[in-house]
Amino acid sequence: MRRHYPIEMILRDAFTVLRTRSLPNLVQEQIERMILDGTLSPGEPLREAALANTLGVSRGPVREAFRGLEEKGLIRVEKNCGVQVRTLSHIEADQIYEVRITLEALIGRKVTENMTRQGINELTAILDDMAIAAEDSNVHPYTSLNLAYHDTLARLTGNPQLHETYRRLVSQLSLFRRRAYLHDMQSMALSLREHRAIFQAIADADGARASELLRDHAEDSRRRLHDALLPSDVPD
Amino acid sequence: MRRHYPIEMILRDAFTVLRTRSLPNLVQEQIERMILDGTLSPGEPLREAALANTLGVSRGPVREAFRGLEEKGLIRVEKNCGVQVRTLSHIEADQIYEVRITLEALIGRKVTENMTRQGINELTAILDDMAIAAEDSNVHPYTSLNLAYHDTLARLTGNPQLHETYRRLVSQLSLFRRRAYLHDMQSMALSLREHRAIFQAIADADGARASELLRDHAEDSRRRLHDALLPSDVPD
DNA sequence: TCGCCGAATATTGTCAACAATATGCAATAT
DNA sequence: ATATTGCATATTGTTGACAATATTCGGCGA
Repeated sequence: MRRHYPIEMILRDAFTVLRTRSLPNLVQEQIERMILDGTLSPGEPLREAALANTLGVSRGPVREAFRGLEEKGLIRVEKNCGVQVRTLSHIEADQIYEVRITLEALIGRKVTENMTRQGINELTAILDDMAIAAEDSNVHPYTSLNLAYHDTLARLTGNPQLHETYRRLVSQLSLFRRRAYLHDMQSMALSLREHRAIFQAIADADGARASELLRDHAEDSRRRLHDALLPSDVPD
Repeated sequence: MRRHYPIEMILRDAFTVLRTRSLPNLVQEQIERMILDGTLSPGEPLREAALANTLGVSRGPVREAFRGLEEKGLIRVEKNCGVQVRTLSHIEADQIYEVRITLEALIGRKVTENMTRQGINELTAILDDMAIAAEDSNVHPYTSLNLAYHDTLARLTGNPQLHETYRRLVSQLSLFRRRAYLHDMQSMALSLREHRAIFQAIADADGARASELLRDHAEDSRRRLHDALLPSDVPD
């Protein structure tokens, strides 16, 4: 993907990395990635020394990273007993959805108010990729693009606080062991249609409709959470 | 305020403290308190060594506390340049208000659905204290009670995620140097009436009205933020 | 055989020393 | 006189060692 960049830009990047990225920061991001992509499963214990060895750093930075992740709600720290990847009960997941649904409605309104040409292009690109993934029934890429689409919407509201609040909730939701909701081509096609409808409402500057569609979309997700859970009442 | 408690309860408390509170935790809470009550002002630099000395601990726990506070959005950490209490621009404060207003509406609806006898009592007690503070024109106690009232509403929704999300935003808002909004007896009296109206709607199980009143109440705050800011355009 | 106690081990909590980087100040050169 | 360079100091970044606590496992007694 990366094309040739002028040397100054590369240097500026390297400079920025050295300037802002400290060991605790990198460690935190790395652990967060491993949690969100499932390398580390909810409930799994995290040992300071082991992680420090794996990442080639001392325990200090790892401990600092833990504090950040705890505040982010991604891990659970119990004094003298170690830390685990946080497990999310279906009740907690449902409670998060309740907040998320409200935020989606706000996002729909604000992103429409704030939409730019650049934003339209970004969303179009994501939708195109989603179409390809849906066509090929590639579940994992589709799921990633789905997350990217909604995250992009939150960002394009132009309200970083809203974006951050939204991200926080979504990242915690990923702790809930997700039975593959979108597993067949039909559900992906349906999902794609919904995302296109949302895009259309935004492009038409119809904030009320975008808001409504996004809220409904999130409510569907919440309903799928219930449906996937209630029948199979055996956890694990 | 504290009354006599049975010895078992005290012991259990002490046990709980030792069990769950680690040094980094206590340090973080202490610094957070100092930030929220204004002992540490926005923009003020925080020196690891100095804080460690003051609190009688080593720099390690202080650094860990910093990570947590950074994730909470209360401080700003710049590599090799130290950490400051975060400053909130009026733009950021406004953006936070936008999210908060939406959450207040949700809180109004949920707290009404979820209200209990115990909750009614808690709110009544706070309102009574507010009335006394307003009567005496005691600004500081009134402000605290105001915060407590809204925080209690968020808690009584029975949705900890909603409560936590709300708290996060409110605590960041306290970073915005607050020109004393409620300075005279009239505005306190008005505020008290609004809080009583919200309570009444909840007690009447009128969720829609509680939601509307809370949203309006937050929108008023946001408007006061603008009004207090635009005339005096000179920052500091 | 089952349950309890205690030592050994592993893991986390805390600290102080060392390294790297930034800041402030003084001296020098233009 | 001003700007720049180099040094001294202060502050943060990282590490490894030591202390405290939990967990595990083997032995002992009922």
